[in-house]
Parts: sequence; structure tokens; C-alpha cells
Amino acid sequence: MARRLNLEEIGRRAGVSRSTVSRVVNGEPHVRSETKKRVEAVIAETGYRPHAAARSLASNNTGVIGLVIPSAVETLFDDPYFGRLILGISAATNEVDMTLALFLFGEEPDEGSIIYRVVTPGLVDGVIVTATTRGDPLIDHMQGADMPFVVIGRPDSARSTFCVDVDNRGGARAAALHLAALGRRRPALIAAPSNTTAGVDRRNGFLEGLSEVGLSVENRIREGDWTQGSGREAMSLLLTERPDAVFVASDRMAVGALRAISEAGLNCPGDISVVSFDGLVPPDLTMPRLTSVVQPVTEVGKRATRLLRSVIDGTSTTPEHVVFPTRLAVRESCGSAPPGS
Amino acid sequence: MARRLNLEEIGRRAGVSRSTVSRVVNGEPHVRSETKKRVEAVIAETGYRPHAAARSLASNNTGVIGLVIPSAVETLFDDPYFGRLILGISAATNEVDMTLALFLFGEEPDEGSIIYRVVTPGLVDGVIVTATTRGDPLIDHMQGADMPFVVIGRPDSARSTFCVDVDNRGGARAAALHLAALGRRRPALIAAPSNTTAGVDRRNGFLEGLSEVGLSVENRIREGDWTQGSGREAMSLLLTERPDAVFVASDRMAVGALRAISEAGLNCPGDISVVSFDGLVPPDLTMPRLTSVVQPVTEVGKRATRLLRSVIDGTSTTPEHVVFPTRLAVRESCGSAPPGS
DNA sequence: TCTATGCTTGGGAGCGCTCCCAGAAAGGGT
DNA sequence: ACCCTTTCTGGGAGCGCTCCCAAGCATAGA
Repeated sequence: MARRLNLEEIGRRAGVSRSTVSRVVNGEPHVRSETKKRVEAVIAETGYRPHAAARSLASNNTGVIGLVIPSAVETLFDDPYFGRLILGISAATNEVDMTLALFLFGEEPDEGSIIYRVVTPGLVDGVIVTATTRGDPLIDHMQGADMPFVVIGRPDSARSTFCVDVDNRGGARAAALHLAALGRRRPALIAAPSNTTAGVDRRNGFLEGLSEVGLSVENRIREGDWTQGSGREAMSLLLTERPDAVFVASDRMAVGALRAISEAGLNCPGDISVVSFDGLVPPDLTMPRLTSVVQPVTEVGKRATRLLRSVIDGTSTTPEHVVFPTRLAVRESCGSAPPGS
Repeated sequence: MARRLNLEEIGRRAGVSRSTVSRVVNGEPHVRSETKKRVEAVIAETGYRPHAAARSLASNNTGVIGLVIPSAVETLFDDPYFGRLILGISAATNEVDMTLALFLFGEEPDEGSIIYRVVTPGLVDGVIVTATTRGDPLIDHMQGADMPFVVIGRPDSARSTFCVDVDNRGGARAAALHLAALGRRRPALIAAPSNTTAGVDRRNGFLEGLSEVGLSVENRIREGDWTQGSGREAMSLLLTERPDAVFVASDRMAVGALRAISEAGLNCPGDISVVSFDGLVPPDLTMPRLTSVVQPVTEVGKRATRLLRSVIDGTSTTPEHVVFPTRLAVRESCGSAPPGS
């Protein structure tokens, strides 16, 4: 009675075979349109849905892609970054009717278990790895496994991977040039952790930009840990050096820096110009609104997904590095906002 | 040569049968410890991992649970809420070695495709639905499908579902009592959308609390749409009514409200006490720091996951409503912060 | 020594699907 | 009428696993 709905059963009810139903379900050709109609009617009426696992087993693909977000998740999720990334990836997977599986590594010391889960055959067709810390063993693990993957960010070691990154260096350089053009002469830097490639790239880009115009941070440099608190602390330490501008390597740290500036009784942008990186914090959240280097996170997610797809189905075979440009969004915190922006 | 690693192959190499290997892999008893060692050695050396799809097909469970976040995602992801929720759910799934699949509904009008994907047999063992809008058809769809599910929030219609919610009403009531205790006599309300049960509950809870102490909002009430911008607009409109306190139904709207207050040249908490709901915005982000009703989002996620597990394996059969208490975190924005908080 | 009991082990069946080949049916030209 | 091509349809085989039953093999008690 309550026999499970399967191809055979649908076929029985429509008076055709398993194979024919399969062809109809998959939109394959070579089915007489009359037959097709009959089968579709039965499917609609029964609410039949093909069994995903059976399909995966037989066809050797799952229609699922994994997103791996390793370590330090607790803190990272306060950042809109991952939300936006997930949004982009999800939009792209929805487009092609795939499903997104999320692998968040907790604090457990043995990343072992979850790493292995990621590369379990028959679970996902491929994974997107967000590995921005340098020397992350995860990348090596993935290289060893027989699982297509794409990295978001720039892995330091592996040149033989597909990856999608943003132009951290170029964006930071643009920030330097902008501050210089505003006439600032004592720039400071609140850098992101130097164990991340993004942190390194932003730092180098900024320093590079400065040196192009004959400026330098001298000892006006501190390293934060992405958090707002670290930005605040770094800024208050830097204030003793009397900088007239600061480039903060992330929005969140910049929010902290603004706070430190205001607590010190100084004015931004009057006394100090602030430029940040990310463009993820809603501008209206801060006062003054932050000038920042905007990175297209959602786009990165979409692109990574499409790239992974092409790796999975063999369209892309030679490692490829996609780099998205960044864009300086000028607002009030740098002191040069055009009236209507 | 490059034959696929499977139970049979591992068995061949270890000199045992498929079944024995299966028992070892699954930690089942009745395997001689010597045999077990030999098999484990082969597994370790080959890096064998069982094929997830095959396993699912044979055992009829997938080890994957789905999280469904419907509609309006674009805006919602600026909110830390979903990040925290995902964190909690992910922590709980990791604990029991399950995988989390994410279903984000985009803006496409035909939610059809993705709704159907969610209930595809053999994809996930069950789903957690975050459906807070009233009359959401998704709940009905789920009821019709043969798929275990748990709702986060309070669905208005369905009484016959498992759900996990927070005490929105009680929290809002506490906010009202607190403001009254501070001597405020002209309270205002910036409510959350009335097409969400959380919005309704918070509104009712606040009004209930006020009436208990003989106060009322009169016409000092506006409805926002969860966004910061809407909070700002609502607040600036309310200011013409000269309220001396306001309860804002979400952190994000409260941030907007603070901005409106400061833009009007008024002082918080001096002129107006502000209490918000959520406790998700890092306190240091705002000035003054927000007093808010804190909801344990991560806990809700964990609990929902565990509840779903018990529904899946049949431990829980009768619909159950779990309600988490909320807690008023007093900071400066209400004007009564204890010195050391 | 023989049988009862329990622990091990092997292999058949089957999960629901896809892939592929072969056979049936339907056309199209001579 | 014929044959040949093309379109359609059915069913075998197999994906890698779990579940279950039966057989092997000890050990122990009679």
C-alpha cells in the first residue's frame, strides 16, 4: 500500500518503464510527447521527487557544494563578511539548482574529524575553502584529497590551486595615494594580522603607495586582530605619535579607531583622516561615515561558485587566479567628501 | 589499478569480507580485535572513507540537516542574528558528526524550486525552518511533506509543530517595567513588523508591561522594518511627541534611533531612555552603550538541532514548544547603568 | 566424545537511481 | 511491398553500502 514512490512505481502507474520515467524526470529527449504528458501527470499527482542519495550513487555527483570556514569562527561571525559571502555563494548555487553545505570548524583542537567529513566521497561535489591564514594545513589536506576545490583569498603556499581573491594590495595602495592627495603627511597604519595573506597584502599595498609619494609610516604602525576592540586600542596607542591620517585594514577595527579618536577629544576628519578596508559596515552606522576600500564580497562568492562548477565538470583544468578589483568609496571620515555623496 | 576504494576493496586487502570491514567502520561489535586491527591498518593506509551517498541509500538516512531561511535574506544578513543562529546549529551538528545544508531563499517569486529541493528525499534527514513571518506558506508545505522539521520562532498558525522560540513577550514586558521603574512617564515604541510573530509578541509584551504600571504609549508608536534606517526615521517622527523613553524592538533599529536622537540635538539617556531588543550588536559599537533585552540565539540554534535530531530518530513524537527566557542587560542608554557594568 | 551456546565471519538481497544496449515501433525512400 | 534509418521504450547491470541470515568455529558443559 504505502509503497515508497520510486521510478518503478511511477512507471507502473503511468504504464511505462522505469527508464522512461527517468528520461521524463531528467528532461531527456526521445520520449513521445504523449507518453511524457502521461508520466508528468502521474508525477504531479503523486508529488514524486527522485531520491537524492540514489541519484548521487548512480550518477556519481551530488548536486551539493561545500563551503569550509575554518577556525576562529566565533569572532569572525560578528563580521558581515561571511554573511555576504554565503549570500553570494547561495545565490549562485540556487541558480544552478545546487545545494550548499556549510562546514564551520569550531574550536575543537582536532580539526581532524570535520576535515575528513569535508572530503568524504559522495557528500559534496566540490568545496570552496576560505583559508586566509598563512600556512593553513587545510589547503594541503585538500590537495591530497581527490576533491575539487576553490580557494577564496590568496593561499600563500599553493600556487597550484584555483582561487578567487580581491585586490587587497591595490586597494590599500589607493588608500595611501588618496590620503597623500589630501595633503596628509603623517600617516599611520592599523594593520590586520600578519598571519593572514589579506593582512599582509593590505599592509604592503599601503606602504607601497606611501613610498611612491615619498611618505612613510615610520613607527606609526600597529597590528590589530580584526576586532573592534583591537582597533580602538591600536588607535589610542598611535595617537601619542600625532598622526594626521590612519589607514585601518578593516571596517570593524576602524569603528574602534573612530571611538578611540573621539574619546581622545580629537576630531575625525578634522584632526585625523580615517580610511578603512572592506566596505561592509553600513556607512550610516558610524559618525562620520567611513571612507573605505570596498571589496565585492558577494561577487567573489558567486564567482568562486561558478569556478568550482567548472572545475567539477572538468571545464577548467589549469589552476586559475581570479582577482576582483577593489574600489575606494569616499565618504566623510577622510575629510574630502564631495557634497552629494 | 586505480579501482575505487570501497568496502570490498578494503576487505580484499585485509583478507576479510565487505561485511567485516563495514562492522569495523561503524564500530559495531562482534569483530575479533586482531581482525579489527588489521582492517583499521588498511583503512588508515589507504585513507578510505565510506561513500556517503551509498550509505544514505542503504541506511535511509543522510547525516545532513537543512536550515531554511526564507525570503528577505538580503537585508537580514546585515543582522548578526542569522550568523549566530548558524553558529549554534553548526556547533550542535558538529557534535554529533552531522552536516549542515543551507537553503537560502532568494528573491525569486517562485520559491517553488527551492522549497521542493528542501523536501527531496535522500538529501537531508530533517530541516530547521526559520519562519517568523505570519502565514508563511512554507510551514504548510512542510506539514504536507514527509520530512521531519522544527521551527525556530513561533509560527502563528500551526500548533502541531515542534518549535523553539525565545520569550519575546516577557522580554519586552521587562523592558517596559524597567523604564517605568526609572521614572519615565512618556514611553514610546518603535515596533518590529507586525507581519512577524516576534514583532507582535514584542509589541504586545511592551504594551502589557506598561499597562501593568498604568502607563501607555498613546500615539507614540511607529513600526520599523528591522533596518537601521527605519529606526532612525521612526525615532525622528516620534520626537515631535516628546517621549522621555523608547523601547525599540531590535538592536539595529535602535542604532538608527540613537542616531536620530543625537541628530535632533537631544541626549540619550539624559533626555530619552532607550532600551532595545536582541543583544546582538556589540555594546561598544554605540555611544551610549545600549541597554537591551538579550535573546540567547546560539542556544536556540543548538536546542533546535537537538530537538530535530530527536524528532528524526523518533524519540520525540508529540509536538513540543521550547521557549528560552530573555534577559535584560542594563547598560548606559537607559540611564541607570550601575557604575561597574 | 558429543552437543548446546556464543562469538565471528561471509555473502545474498536490496536501497532507487543512471547508463547503456538491444529490441520495438514508426517513418521514408525506392 | 521492402529495407533502412530514426525515434522511442524496456530491462540488465551496477553504483557502494547496510541489513540480515546462515555457516564456521571456538569453548564449555554433560
